Amino acid sequence: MKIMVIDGNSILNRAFYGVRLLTNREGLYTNAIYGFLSTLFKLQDDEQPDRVVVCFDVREKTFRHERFDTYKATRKGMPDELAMQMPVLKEVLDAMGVTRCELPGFEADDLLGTISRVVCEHGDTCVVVTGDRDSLQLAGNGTVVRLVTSKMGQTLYKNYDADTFREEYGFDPIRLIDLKSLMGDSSDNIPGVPGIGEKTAKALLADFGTLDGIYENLEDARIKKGAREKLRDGEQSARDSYWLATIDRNVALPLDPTALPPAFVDQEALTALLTRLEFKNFLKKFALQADAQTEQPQAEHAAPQLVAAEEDAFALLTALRGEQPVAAVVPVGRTAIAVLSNGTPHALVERDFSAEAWREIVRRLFDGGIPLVLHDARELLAALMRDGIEPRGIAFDTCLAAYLLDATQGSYDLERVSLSYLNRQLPAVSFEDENAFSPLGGRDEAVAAMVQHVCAVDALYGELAPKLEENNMRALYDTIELPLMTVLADMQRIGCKVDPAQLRAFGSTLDTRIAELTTAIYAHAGEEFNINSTKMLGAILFEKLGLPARKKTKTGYSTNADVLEELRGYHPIIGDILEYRQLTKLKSTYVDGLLKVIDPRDGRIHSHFQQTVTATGRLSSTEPNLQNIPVRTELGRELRRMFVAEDEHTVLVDADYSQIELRVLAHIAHDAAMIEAFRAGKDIHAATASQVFHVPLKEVTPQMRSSCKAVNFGIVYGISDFSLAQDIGVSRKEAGEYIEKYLHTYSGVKQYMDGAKARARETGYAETLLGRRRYLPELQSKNRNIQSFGERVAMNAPIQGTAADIIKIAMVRVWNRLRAENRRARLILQVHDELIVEAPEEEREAITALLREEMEGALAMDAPLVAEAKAGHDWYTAH
DNA sequence: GTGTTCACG
DNA sequence: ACGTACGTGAACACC
Repeated sequence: MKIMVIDGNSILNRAFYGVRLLTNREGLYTNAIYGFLSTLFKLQDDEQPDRVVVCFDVREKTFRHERFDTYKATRKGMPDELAMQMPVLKEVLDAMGVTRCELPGFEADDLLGTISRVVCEHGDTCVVVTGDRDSLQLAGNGTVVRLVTSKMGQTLYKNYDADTFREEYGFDPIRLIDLKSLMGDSSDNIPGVPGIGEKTAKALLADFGTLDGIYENLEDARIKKGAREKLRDGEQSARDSYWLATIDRNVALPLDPTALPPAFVDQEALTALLTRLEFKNFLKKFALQADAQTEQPQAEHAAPQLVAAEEDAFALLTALRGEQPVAAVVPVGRTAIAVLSNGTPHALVERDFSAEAWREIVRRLFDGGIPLVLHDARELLAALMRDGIEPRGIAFDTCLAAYLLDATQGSYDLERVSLSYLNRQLPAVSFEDENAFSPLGGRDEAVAAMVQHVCAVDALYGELAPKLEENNMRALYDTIELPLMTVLADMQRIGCKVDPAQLRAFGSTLDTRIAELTTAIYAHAGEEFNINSTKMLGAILFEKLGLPARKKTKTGYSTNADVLEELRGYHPIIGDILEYRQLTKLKSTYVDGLLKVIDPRDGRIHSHFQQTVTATGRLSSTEPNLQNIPVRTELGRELRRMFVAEDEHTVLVDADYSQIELRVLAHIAHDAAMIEAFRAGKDIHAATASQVFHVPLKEVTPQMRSSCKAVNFGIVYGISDFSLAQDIGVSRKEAGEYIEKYLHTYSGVKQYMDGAKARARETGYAETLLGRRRYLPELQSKNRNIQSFGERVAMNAPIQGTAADIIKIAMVRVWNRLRAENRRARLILQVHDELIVEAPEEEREAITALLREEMEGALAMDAPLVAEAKAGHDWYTAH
């Protein structure tokens, strides 16, 4: 029998500091529990123990405190964020059937010590798990201590028995007590012998073996005079420390460690807990293990009907027509379809039908007569459009709804969303592969899984739609997000043309220069090395060349552009490295990256515009990201010449909002002075300077304007004097004065900032003008950095988010109007405050005006929206 | 898989 | 005394 005994406090504590803060939707911190369970599972895997016991300290005085009230007196209590996780962890352990052991008056390591002794004496083996080196004194006589440590963020495990301990420390495990009684332990407030540190203590023990041995030989010549006096003066302290550092291995245990019951998992309680904690992967882990015993409860629907005859399929589609929303699962490849009709799931498999019939089925499903409820339909819509089917009748998308309800979740696949809202574990099956539905591929299983998915979509609709209403988000959903999904699908389908020849030519010139720089850098360094490796670069610059290292990262020297820029004067290699960095970035990310994703079918790039990623409501763009194409440097900007209109009869029309975020700020802050500046059509940064410095507009110097521009940006992000100082290169004090002056001038902004924080603290979220929310559990944190972060977000989210709402409205308006006017022009790109339309030359003027009108008219604001539009044959020219 | 860097708004 | 702007995605090195 193998028993594993875990120091619960030690491992939980380690987990708390090792895992970034996580919260569930109710605001409960969960990171330490998460880390603890991860560790526990790994340990179970590694050690395969027959029984597991977790020991905890009890929050009251121990026998050590009774005798010495100084013991652990300098210990701070657990932070609240950790303390609140303790009772929940205990619940989880109970549900897992893991034995817990705690005893008033004793610490966890006394329990570890006693359990391990009893277990070993009984002839079983015992593994003690802890993060506390002091417990290594328990190693030996059949007890192995598994020490958990963190090094540079990663967790390391090492097993100690008496031999491995001796190898590393050079003395017996039990002598750790003697060592501590000499050198003390500041974290437990164990005094030791004043004046004796680690070095002397180890030397003494090497000579005399034990504390007693030392005191018996106090006059020995090997003890230096100074040490002898300190030992003499500190004897009582040493004896007391010895007592304190000794783990009690004779505690009257509340349980019999030789007769532990096997773990009994309370499936129901554990599922409920892990669901509440939102630990999806642990749920999966248990679902897998539990599979044999408890079958996943099937949704209470009738048995799935497999529809395989044409006339049945069409009859079904006809029956679905009407007002009643119909949940459907349609994989992008359309290898099969599942729909829910009056609570009965129906599945249709492509291979059961002729190609024409299948196409007709799909066409009818999306002809608008059936109000469809789908999950994450955007890619499907794009695929349908590509195949010439205009998808209509999309009534609800449960993925979008889940995103609006909480935008900070990161991912919203059906499995996750079902787990959090329905407490339902879905089979994770890919329906994309047509073989999944072949009789050989286990057709029944694939159909059954698909049916579970469609039932989940239906149930989610029932859950999420009312929640949207409750949150007053229905308008945001119906008028912005849902229609936008079709717009995004259309943009993705159309894509953007790039000129591959020009791109390759640009790549070659970059390559030539990169080769030159590489040679020069090697020459400067006196050796060849991987310039892309920050580690090697750091070694060359700061060790070999001896340049002054200013900043460090977690893993070594920082070599980022800011740091290098400051080193420019020191060595010619720096300039070359900076240029090398810039050029290799352009080459690998943009030239090579873009060439890789040109669709051979149409020579265009079809970026995916993600609608459920950002916490603020913005879109994001992937594969490739077209929202970060260079513009700030002239060389990088050249890349925009490669983004071209379809042919010589076509142009790109590029329209961007002028200062949208500051206008939003002026509006929601009701700041009269800032609104007035915008109404008057002034250069806002110059106007700010004029007002802040009390000088006429004409006397504003470029320097004043530039500082105010930085302040304007900073304000939007939730400013601090430190960061502003760093940004514009003035002292922190000066930066602070700028901010103060600014907020004095724009008192509405000041009020807004304070109000935004207060409201967010009250409601738990920040909100945009259109009612989009961002929850802010950070505000509950006791950690000042995290809380400050929450406050900055509370100020920034409404601004950035409202700007995102506005351009989304504009996109829907532009898209609808292009259709209404039967334009050939097509919306193809969005870059946060910029829209790009590809238009036939003859529509150039009309589209330029259309874009401006629809963008400026998206929302009426006190500081009116202004958009500027320009056309050209490529992005460089149009922008 | 994580960390660093750097591209954008 | 500490660490500091907000929001993203991709490439690369390194474990």
